[in-house]
Formats: sequence, structure tokens, C-alpha cells
Amino acid sequence: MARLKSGDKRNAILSAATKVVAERGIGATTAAIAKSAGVSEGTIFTYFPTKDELLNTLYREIKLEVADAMMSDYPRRSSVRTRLQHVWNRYADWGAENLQKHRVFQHIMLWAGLTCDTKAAGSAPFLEVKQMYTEATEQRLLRELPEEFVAATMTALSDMTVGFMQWQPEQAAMYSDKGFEMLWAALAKKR
Amino acid sequence: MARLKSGDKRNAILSAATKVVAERGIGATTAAIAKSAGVSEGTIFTYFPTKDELLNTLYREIKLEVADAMMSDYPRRSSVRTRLQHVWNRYADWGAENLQKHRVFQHIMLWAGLTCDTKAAGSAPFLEVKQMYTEATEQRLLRELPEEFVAATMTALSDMTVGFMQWQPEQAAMYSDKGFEMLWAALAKKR
Amino acid sequence: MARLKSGDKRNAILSAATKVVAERGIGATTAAIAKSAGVSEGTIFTYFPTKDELLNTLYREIKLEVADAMMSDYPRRSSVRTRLQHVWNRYADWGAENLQKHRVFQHIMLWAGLTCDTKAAGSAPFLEVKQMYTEATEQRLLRELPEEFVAATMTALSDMTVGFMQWQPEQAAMYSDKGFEMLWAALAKKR
Amino acid sequence: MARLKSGDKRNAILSAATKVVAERGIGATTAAIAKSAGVSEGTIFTYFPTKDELLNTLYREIKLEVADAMMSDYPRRSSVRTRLQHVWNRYADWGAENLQKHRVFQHIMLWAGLTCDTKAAGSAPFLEVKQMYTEATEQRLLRELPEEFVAATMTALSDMTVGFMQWQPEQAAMYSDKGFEMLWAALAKKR
DNA sequence: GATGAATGAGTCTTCATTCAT
DNA sequence: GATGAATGAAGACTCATTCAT
Repeated sequence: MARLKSGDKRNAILSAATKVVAERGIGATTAAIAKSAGVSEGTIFTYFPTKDELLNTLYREIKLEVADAMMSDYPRRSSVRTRLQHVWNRYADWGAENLQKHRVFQHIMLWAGLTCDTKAAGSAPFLEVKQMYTEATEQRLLRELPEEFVAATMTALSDMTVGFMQWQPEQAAMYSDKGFEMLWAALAKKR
Repeated sequence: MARLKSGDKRNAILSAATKVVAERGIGATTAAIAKSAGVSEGTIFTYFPTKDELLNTLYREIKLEVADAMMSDYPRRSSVRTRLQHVWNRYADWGAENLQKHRVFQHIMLWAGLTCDTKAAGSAPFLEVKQMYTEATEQRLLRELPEEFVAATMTALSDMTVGFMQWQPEQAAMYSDKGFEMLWAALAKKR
Repeated sequence: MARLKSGDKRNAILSAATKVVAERGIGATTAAIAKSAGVSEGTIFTYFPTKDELLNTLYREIKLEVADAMMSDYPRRSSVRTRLQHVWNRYADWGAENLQKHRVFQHIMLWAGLTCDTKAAGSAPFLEVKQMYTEATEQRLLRELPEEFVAATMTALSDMTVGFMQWQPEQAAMYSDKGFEMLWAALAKKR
Repeated sequence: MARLKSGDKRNAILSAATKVVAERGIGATTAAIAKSAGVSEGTIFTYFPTKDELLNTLYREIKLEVADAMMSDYPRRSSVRTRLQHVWNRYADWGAENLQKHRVFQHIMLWAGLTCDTKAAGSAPFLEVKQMYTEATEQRLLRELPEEFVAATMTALSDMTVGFMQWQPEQAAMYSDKGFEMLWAALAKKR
């Protein structure tokens, strides 16, 4: 029997795409990705029908990885603050350790070729965080704000923080802590 | 005497670039920009040596415009909060009214071709804000944080807020107010 | 003992090639042929060294089939007209019933890759028709014309007629008859 | 002012396409056409948006040229036979002198990318021939046959004849004459 | 023998930039 | 200076053929 499509090769292509897109943005050429993956130009297209599909897949896989990192060991029974901090820390640590993936994610997010399906995919885990927020609002713990506005605030602050953690890794912990303090203060209800 | 380079034409090109890049991103073609500017394809290159230079220039000009909007009527003698709110409001209003320029700015900011010079240029006006922050820190009004971290926080929150103001213009004022409240809470020293 | 090359598989490939080339022309991909044959892409090349060879073979086999259809039950002792009509009817009926093969034949005939060998192959059966023509000429029954010119006339008129029989099958008999009348008139010596 | 699109260059491309497609068929590459035209690869696309459009245009232009050749000096008031012979001779002569164009026409005619518009275009001149046929049928001069069938017969015989005229130019006149005799016999009503 | 993933030359097309007019 | 046709180096994608399994 012939060689079967190898998960290894698929992963090599996705890894190479991560690296190259992180450096050159969405405009990175399939040739560059192939070369970086140690694979011929044509091979990319046996694993992904088009460059667009490769990019969409890359986005989805990173999103799942992020969600996984954030939600594993999620302390469902702890206080709101503890839970929020868990999510924050996990995301910040993931971003600090995965500089390229984080950057790629930012690039693809703004890209016009992103499919609706892809955008929708894998967002389930983030629901839990939103629910937590709603619950906390009802308990008068957190400010009353539109859900999306809160989510966007979290994203904005955490991505910004991750940028600093990557820039000065030796102060990563400090940035992460300060960042969370700012987030909590921004969201917490004034007494 | 030969005709002189016309400032009008230069501006037409920059305006067209704003419009076209806002819609199609950095990948917008010079041909599309020329057409939108009502100018021939070659003319672009008598005003800007390369597409990269055009984009860098566009970035610089928008940056100056933003700085101008933010700092005019800057209430130097008012309280820290008032001054910060002034800056916030001006930026938010500018962004809400200049959807295309704001979007173009975001696009170019992430672009790999941005020159170091360009990045550095026009940041003078933002110094004033930084100084204010340092001063406020010494007065124990605001949290002690690295200057760049604070600046990035402001940028992140304001851009996020502008996005919502553009999305739901009828609630622009609400988003602007809530956004500033969050920023202030994030920066203010805990009692 | 290793498996032998299977005639079944060879035939499956040729059938599939007939179908696919009829639809898409010479440009049909080997992958499409393989898929239609229910065979892996590589297998084609164990039966035919190249795509060109596959096409040449296909041409030869169809040619043989046509010759077979035309010459079986050939009424050697009947009149010239009867013999000519036999050939005409057999070819027309074959073409009307074998739409795909007829079309494929037309496609390959104009193809640049056709080998001289292939062109020459299988033309033996057509000799009989030519001989008949020569004989008829001597009997002053038919016009004096270069042999190839006559042969080409027959081919041109019959292929044209077959096209109409395929297009309007319910009038196939009419087209076949009228076509033969035209051919006979074209070839018969004026009195 | 800049150079204007040059009709010469356009014609050079069409000529080159004629030459190259005559040799290699529809599969001829745009690069080969450009090279043969003495023009850069990109230039083709300033005159024709796609290869398909180039081929369609080529077809249309040849068709018009043929129609023109056939119908100029058309002897409207002469006998049916004279008129038919005029058309026949003009087409045969054109084909004999324009080997490449004739071949290209045959190639494109069978091509799948031919637009409906293109197929329809320029067929007006051929109407006159059809009308002549209908008229002649009513006068009981010619056989009663479906119009399209007659038209196809003319095409088939003339293209076949042209092939021989090209093959043996020194006998072109003979082939042309014999060909027409066959056509007339095929169409004329039996007494 | 059979399989189908791997290959890479080749395809059409785009586009920033140049330069004749 | 202005114009826009000309250029040719990429770019994404295809496909006949090879070869490890």
C-alpha cells in the first residue's frame, strides 16, 4: 500500500506556516511555507486544497489550542476573581510561550479570507467565561456592561499584555500581574 | 516652466489610498489607488517613489492628524482626570468620525514594511500625556506602572472602544463613557 | 507468484478514458481517468507507460472496433452500391450507438501526440473499401478521383451525418439515408 | 501622453496566436504566444483579459475574415450554381492560402471554452447562403433537406477539400473543382 | 502488482515599477 | 509633469509521473 497522508507532514506544514506567517504576515508565499516545512511546493496542496483553507485551518487549530490552555483545570467552584484570574493567567502564559502562534492569530483575525464557519468554530469554550460574567453582574460584583464590550476589553488588555511579556520575558510575571489588576479594576463594580 | 508637483494631486492620492486600503487592506493595488484618485497609474510614482513609501507617508499623516485632534485645546491646567478624559474623548470622537483612517491606521500598524523612522515620527505630542502620567504617579494618584505599559493600555482600550462606536454609532457616547470609566479604574491608584 | 497484469483493469482504464475524454477532451487528467476506472492513479502507469501511449492505444482500439463493425457480414458479392451502403450503414449505426467513442475518436484524430504508427495501424480493413472503389471506377460506375480524396469524402460525410443522428436520435434513420444518398450522388459517375 | 494601445501590437499577438495555436493546438501557452509576438508575457493581458478571451477573439476575427472573403463580389443575380460555386471557390482559396488560420479555426471550433456570443457572432453573412438554398429548394433545383444538414455538408466537404489543397498545392485547382462537383451532385435534385 | 502521497516543472495571471510619448 | 502601455518577476495552483510502502 502506498504511503498514507502523514499527520506528521500535515503538522510540519502547519508549523512552517505558523513560523513564516508570523514573520511575513498573510502575504507569506506557499513556496516559502513549503520550503520551511521541508516539503515540495505541490505537497501543500495535497493536505490543503487552497492557501485560504490552510490559513483557516491554522486559525482553527490555534484557537482550539488556546481554548484548551485556558479551560483546562478551570476552577468552576472558586470565586469569580479566581476564575477570571485562571483564564487570564492561562492565556497570558500561553501567549508568552507561543510568540509565533499568538502573532499569527492576530494576523489571521484581521484577514478578509476568514470563513464564517471558521470564525464560529471553537468558540464554545469562551461561552463559559461570558456566563461567569453575567452571573457576576447579577451578584453586583462586576460592572453592568454589554457582554461583547467586556469580552473585547479582556481580549484587548490580554493581547496587549502578552506583547509585553514577549518583549521582556524576564518581567513576564510582573506584566501578567499588573495586567490582571488593571482588568479587574476595569470590570469590578465601584463600591 | 514645468508644472510643479501639485499638492492637490498628492492629497488626492493619499485620500484615495485611505479609502482603498481601508476596504482592501495593505494588499490594495497601486492601480486601484490611482483610479480612485482620478490619476494615472504612473503619477503615483512621481509623488511617492514606491508603494512602501506611500504607505509610510499615509501612516505618518494620519498619526499627525490624530495627535492634532487630541492635543488641540488640551487643558494643561486642569486635573489629571480632566486632561486624560480630554485626550480620550478627542481620540474616540476622531476615530468614530474617521472610520476609514482609523482602520487604515490599524492595518498599517501591523504591516511589516513600516519603517523605524515612521514608527518614531510624530510621537512628540504623545510625550505630554506620558509626562502627565509620571506626574500623576508621583502624586500617588495613579498606579505605578511602566510608561509604555500605560500607553499601550490606553491605546488598546481606546481602539477597542472606537470599534464599538463605529459599529453602533447611536450608542457611541455610551461606549465612550464606559470605556473611559474602565480606563480610569484601571489606572487609578487603589485606596 | 505475483499477480499478473489484469486485462479487466486494462479495459476498465480504457473505458474510463473513453468516458472522460469524451466529456473533457484530450485535456482530461489521468487522475480523473483513474478515478472513473475505480483504480488508483499510479495503476494507469503500470498498464500504459505514459498518457500519450494510453491515448494512442485508445485510438487504435476504437479504430479496430469500427473496422470490425463495418466489415462483418460484408457482402462481397453484391453490387458496388450495396457494398458501399453496407459500410455506410454500419459506420453510421456504430457512431449513433457509440456516442462517446465516436467523439473520442474525433478528439484524438486532431491531437498532436498521435504517433505515425498509430495512424497507420488498423487501416488494413479499409483497404477493401478502397479496392472496391478502384474496381468501380474501372467499371465506369464511379467518378475518377484520387483514392484518398474519396476516402476523405466518405469520412467527412459520415462523421457529419453521425453528428446529426446523435443530436436527433428519433430521426437517425432519415439522416443516415439522406446522407448516403448524398454520398452516392457525389461519387457516382454522371451519365 | 503615454503610448496608446497599439493596433499593431494587438495584431502581432493575434498573428502569433494563430501561428502557435496552429502548431500546438488550444494548449499553446500564453508564454509561447508572447514570445512569438515579440512581446512580454504580461503584455498579452493588457490586450486580452484572459487566454479564453484571446481565443474567442481570434475565432471571431477569423470568422469575419472568412465571411468577408466568401461574400465579396457575391453574384446575387446569377444562377444558384454560380452563386454556390462562388462561395465554394472563395472559401477553398482562402483556406488554401491561410493554412494556419484554417487549422486554428478547426481547433477552436471544437474547444469547450467557446462563448455562446462568439458562436453566434458573425454568422449573418452565412444567412445569405442558407436563403439561397431555401429558394433553390422551392424551385425544385436542389434536394429537400434540413437546412442545418445542408450547411454541415458544405462545411464538411469544403474543409476536407481545403485539407487536400494545402497538402498538394500544385493540385489545388483540381481538388477544388472536383470537390465542388461532388457537392453539387450531392445537393442537386435527381432528375 | 497496487496504491496514492510526493514531486516540481509548467500554467495562467497579477502588479509594482519604468519609460516612451 | 502626466500618462498608461510595457515589463517580467513572482504567485497560487495543476498534473503527469515516480516510488516508498
